[in-house]
Amino acid sequence: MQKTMNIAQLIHENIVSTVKKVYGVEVEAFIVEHPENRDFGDFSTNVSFILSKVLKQSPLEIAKKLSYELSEVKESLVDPTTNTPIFEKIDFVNPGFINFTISNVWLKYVPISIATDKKSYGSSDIGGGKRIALEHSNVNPNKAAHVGHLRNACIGQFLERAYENLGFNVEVQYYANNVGVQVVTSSMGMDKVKEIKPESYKKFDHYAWDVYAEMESRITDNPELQKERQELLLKLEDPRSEQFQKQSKLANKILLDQLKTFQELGFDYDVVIYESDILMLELWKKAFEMLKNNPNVYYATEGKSQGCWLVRLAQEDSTKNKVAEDSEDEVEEDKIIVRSNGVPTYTGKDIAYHMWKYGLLDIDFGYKKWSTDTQKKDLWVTSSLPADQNSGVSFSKVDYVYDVIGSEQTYAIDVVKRALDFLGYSKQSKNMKHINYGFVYLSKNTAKVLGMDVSDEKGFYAMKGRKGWGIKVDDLIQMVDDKLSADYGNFEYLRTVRNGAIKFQMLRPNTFQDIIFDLDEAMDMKGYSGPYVQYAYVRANSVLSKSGVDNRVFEKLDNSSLELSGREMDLLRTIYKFPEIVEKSATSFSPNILCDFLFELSKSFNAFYNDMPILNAEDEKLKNFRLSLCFGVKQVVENGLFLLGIDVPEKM
RNA sequence: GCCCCCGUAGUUCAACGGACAGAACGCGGACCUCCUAAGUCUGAAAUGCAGGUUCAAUUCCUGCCGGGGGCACCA
Repeated sequence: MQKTMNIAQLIHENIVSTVKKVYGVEVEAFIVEHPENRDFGDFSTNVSFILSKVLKQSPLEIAKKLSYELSEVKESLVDPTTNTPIFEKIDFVNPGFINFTISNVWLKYVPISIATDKKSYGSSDIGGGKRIALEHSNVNPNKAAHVGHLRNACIGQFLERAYENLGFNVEVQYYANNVGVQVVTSSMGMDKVKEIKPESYKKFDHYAWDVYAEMESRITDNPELQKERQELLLKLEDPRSEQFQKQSKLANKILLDQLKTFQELGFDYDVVIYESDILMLELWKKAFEMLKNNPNVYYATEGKSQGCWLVRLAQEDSTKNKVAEDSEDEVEEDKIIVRSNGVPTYTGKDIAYHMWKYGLLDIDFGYKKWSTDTQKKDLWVTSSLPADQNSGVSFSKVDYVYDVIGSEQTYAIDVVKRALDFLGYSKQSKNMKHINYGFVYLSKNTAKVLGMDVSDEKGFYAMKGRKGWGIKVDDLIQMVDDKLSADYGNFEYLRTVRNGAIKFQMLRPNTFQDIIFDLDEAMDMKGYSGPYVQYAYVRANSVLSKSGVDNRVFEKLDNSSLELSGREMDLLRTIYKFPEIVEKSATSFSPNILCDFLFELSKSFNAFYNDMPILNAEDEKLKNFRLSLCFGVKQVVENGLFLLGIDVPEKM
């Protein structure tokens, strides 16, 4: 694997040393970035503005001096792998930026290094094989997955691949709460809602979707049903109860249907973790032994939370059990982790669960291999067997924990992290990342399609599982398929293009941002979309195969004497950024950065493709160079889309 | 009552404190005797309001207005 040149870092280091040499001061907090306008070069820095305060000189003066000094050493700044000088020009400009222009020689080498590295172009080994437990999807096993879960899964898969690409070992966990209130409700519905029949649904989870919504609406204003549900819920604390068995079975059936949906979109998981197994293994019991001896966990002998165990969250100086002045609500600042009846709360169990992930409880699940035909990787599922009685796999004792969970759970996760801190596991707390993504709302038109009431003239509408409001992933898949075959016919690579369209759309916006999902937009294959990027790949691929040229020649082209057009230079100036983009989008948990890059690259390629003859280039040398550009685009798009969980079609 | 997130073209989204605020869809014009028109070129169109910090503010701070989420012996 070739280590890709980090030019920004090289610039950074040289500025630090030059500043020290010229002014005798250490400079830290400055930025090296790509200017938006290419007239200002490929990299620029604001170091002069930072220094002007310290040195009491004008930024322009400093920029002039520094750019002069840097130009002096310019020749010595060469790429070690290609032995080519990196910079063409280092100059300064009003009001005091220093701009760096990359040399054409170095740029012309880019397609060669892509041809050499191929699939590993853009990868690195900074992860050093450290293990990450990545939890995503996590659909409650009582209904079909909707587009909100889809966003979760897409972000999760991006992180899986992006961190694998950085050299981490990522284990994908699908947590399924099969003993929660939702499944109880569904279970009741199966018995009571007889007019909804499973035979009239193509999938059982779709049937469950409607049953759940109907049962919820019956329970809402019915105290008797509420009481019944409460009683069933209590029975679940005993794993030998009939309700426990019945419900596990139901959840299992629904979960298999959910996995079918995710499989259709190419999602893979390593292990399914059942809440029932967390109960059976008594993770909580072990965790509680550690927690209750901690000074920041206490038993309330009086007050509102009498008889409960709490984690201390309130600041020293604030009063406990604070009562809001203009409200009737009492707000407890500390968090209850054990109820007065001795049953742990969700937050309590979550603390235990995360301690298990880090291997802090000295206990592990048993694991069974599950229906491996739903995906590429082996799929395991927890079993209540003790760990020493099984096949030897383990998903505990990881180095990092990444949870893809909606932003509404930020508070609960912060409590878990605080608890880890209190127990002295501050490293584990720090290594636990909550990837909190925004809500998926439905646009007005889409809400209308579902028959939701849109008379209030709002711009967007929340999905509600309890009311049966939402776009099911299976339905979205069907609609996009229908649209594609109507417009382009029933072609062989339809599935790849459809998955590209759906996933790209989910990953395009900022992760933390709420998004408004619109069906018409989801079915739009033009512009900033997955198919646009895939199309660029297909075009490049098509030219390459028509050329009949063996790809291996691209590894040793001599491009040094070629005169290149603006289109070609633009393309080179985009494509070399791929490795830094990959790293940035991974470390900042931002798939949108990669989406944006791939779109820019595809646009640049399309412009080049339109203006420049490739197979009919003026001479053989130019033709081979242009083909190597096609190969570079093809490879980078393939590598980039892969990280987004998207495959490339050979034809479109 | 307290805490967190978000207000950018008609719409959906960009912009590590930087150099003329970028796209896409939609709307208005051009392009298929040439490697795939799911394409290319091109026009109009935006930072909620009021202050402050800074050489520089969509970005940071304060207040207001608007939207969402949270602060459960729910999960």
